[in-house]
Amino acid sequence: MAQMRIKDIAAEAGVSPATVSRYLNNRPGQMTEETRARIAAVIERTGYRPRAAARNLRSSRTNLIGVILADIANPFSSAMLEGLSSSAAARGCSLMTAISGNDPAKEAESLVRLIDAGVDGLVVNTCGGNDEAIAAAAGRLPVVLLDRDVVDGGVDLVTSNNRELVAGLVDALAAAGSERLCLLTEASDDSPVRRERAEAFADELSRRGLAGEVVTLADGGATGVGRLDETIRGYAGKKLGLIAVNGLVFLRLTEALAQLGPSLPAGLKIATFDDYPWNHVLFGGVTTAAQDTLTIAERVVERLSERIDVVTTTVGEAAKLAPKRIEIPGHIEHRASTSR
Amino acid sequence: MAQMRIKDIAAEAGVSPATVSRYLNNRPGQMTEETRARIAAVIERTGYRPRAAARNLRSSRTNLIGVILADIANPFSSAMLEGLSSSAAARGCSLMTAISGNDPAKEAESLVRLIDAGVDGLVVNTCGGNDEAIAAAAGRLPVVLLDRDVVDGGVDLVTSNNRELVAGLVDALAAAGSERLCLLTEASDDSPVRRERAEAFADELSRRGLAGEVVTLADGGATGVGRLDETIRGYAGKKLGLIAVNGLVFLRLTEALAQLGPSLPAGLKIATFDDYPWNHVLFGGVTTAAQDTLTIAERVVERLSERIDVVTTTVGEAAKLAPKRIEIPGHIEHRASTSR
DNA sequence: TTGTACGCGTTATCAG
DNA sequence: CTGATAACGCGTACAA
Repeated sequence: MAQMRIKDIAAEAGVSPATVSRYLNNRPGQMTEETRARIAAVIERTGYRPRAAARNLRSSRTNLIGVILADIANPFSSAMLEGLSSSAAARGCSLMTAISGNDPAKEAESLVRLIDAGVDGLVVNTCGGNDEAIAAAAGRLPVVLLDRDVVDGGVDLVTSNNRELVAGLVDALAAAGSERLCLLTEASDDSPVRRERAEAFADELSRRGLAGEVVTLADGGATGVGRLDETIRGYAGKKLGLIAVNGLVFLRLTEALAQLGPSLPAGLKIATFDDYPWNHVLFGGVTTAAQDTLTIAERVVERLSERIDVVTTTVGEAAKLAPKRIEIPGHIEHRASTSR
Repeated sequence: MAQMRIKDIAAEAGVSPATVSRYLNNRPGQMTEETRARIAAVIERTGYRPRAAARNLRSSRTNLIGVILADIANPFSSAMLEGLSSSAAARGCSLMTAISGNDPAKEAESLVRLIDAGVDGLVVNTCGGNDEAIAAAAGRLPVVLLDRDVVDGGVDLVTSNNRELVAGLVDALAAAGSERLCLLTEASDDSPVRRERAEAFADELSRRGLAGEVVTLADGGATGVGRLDETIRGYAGKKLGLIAVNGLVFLRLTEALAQLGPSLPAGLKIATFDDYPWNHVLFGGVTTAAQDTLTIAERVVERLSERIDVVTTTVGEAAKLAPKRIEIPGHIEHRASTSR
């Protein structure tokens, strides 16, 4: 027999297909231990596997979770993917992934492709520019936003406690003696995350009466490095503290500083977001605001599952879950770059 | 109407479901431009989307490609995923991904889960330990191995030209004046890739009559670093050249060297595999053997598509494609670490 | 060129 | 506790 069907198993076990189906889904209406054993034996012996397409058609449930990632080159995203993958697998779900590469058009295309493929729910780490489409999608199936919000609101979001993390980095720099603080950002990055961190930074400065500013690097390496260099020189001798708003900016900062010499200019302190593997190597260790990617991933899948269960269980439009914002606390890794 | 079916579209357009189906799959037997337009209009107006589960059931084709990745933390893997994602999307396919995290048990589990989910084919970047299972899978559906081979052979493999890349790095070090060469590897990494690079390294040495050896770092940071330190000291003053067999080893090397000082000890030259973003920053730039991840990804999907088409088209056991080994040339990025 | 009718493999309903 | 039967939505011979 080329491909076993549930009917064949039933025949071999001397029961009806319905019973085998009940066995496969361990449904209420306990069956005799004897029938159960007979069915189990036949399935074991034949290596039968139910056809997913048929189940999907009948149950309109696929156990597939769609994931759209903005930038997989960012270690935050890859860590997230690993976390999502294992959390989903633990629930018997598989991941359908799409990488937008920060291209809104690709993101939009992925959105429809994944939905068309029949995913039960969607995890979106948006690159922006598709807020309406995402909100619309959230109206049709469970959607949980990852790290980056959409303007509309109304969609679940799981993110880090960015404000506290900013405060933690400011603390570290202040404790290391920095008198003047800069938050380094990139012009091309206008994500809500960057904005939130920038706002929190400004708040922290005014709350403590510290001097400082947000420095936006122009795009394209050279200009950015020049701008940075200028900033550092401008503050020379003033006990400057620098915070890179994300790992990419930190890398550009490192490049710029490398031109000034292998170690940090006297009195310059540094801290950054995103715990990249090289953070504990460069400059003898860089103080870092690390996000708890594993917990974030777990909560994302958990929340999505809740929504999926509601959709599956509920008949009409009853019991709509209210949109929820979930903040997962990260922590500060104190390293040599902010030691006194 | 809650959910449109092909029958509803047909009714609205005043044609039969079969015609709409033909339209959706642009099948032979061209239809009148007029009917085509009428159907298109109705679909456009209603926003109808065919149900994937039903098509899958009928056609036993899902347009899904399963991807199993050993280590997503490795930038090689994330770059690969992005490449696979876009190559697949270009062919109208989606990716079902699983991350094994170098755990053979998880890899085995992913294998069955993805196959059960009905993927048309499988891309496997194996962590080892499942050679039989993978070979068995390759007998049941199209499988293309990514970067890492299985012992059995008999399965398609797409990889880099590791031997030439090793030769290129040896060239670079020799040209920089290194008289004695070490290839740094990790004990825990016993992948075919590492072995291939180690063999090529030995061959290159003997071919050129150069002195050198393969140094295996013990696992666990401290011991490894100690061993490394020892090696470097042992060769002190002998114009040593170091090749890190992959990005992780290079990072550990960097740590060890950081303890000796911020710049390279006099006469020490370095080169590494894997073009991580920090490679052009550390030590003023590290000469790197970079793999062409985009091309690799494209060829993987292309090859997999070939196999899928054969399976779909062919009736019996005819026209089995012979297993193929595809090597994609990478290139050497010459940087400051191997300058004279 | 178009329509009719059947079956893909599974699950839900209902009766026994 | 178990079995018969009817869908789920679509593709495709075959007939017209």
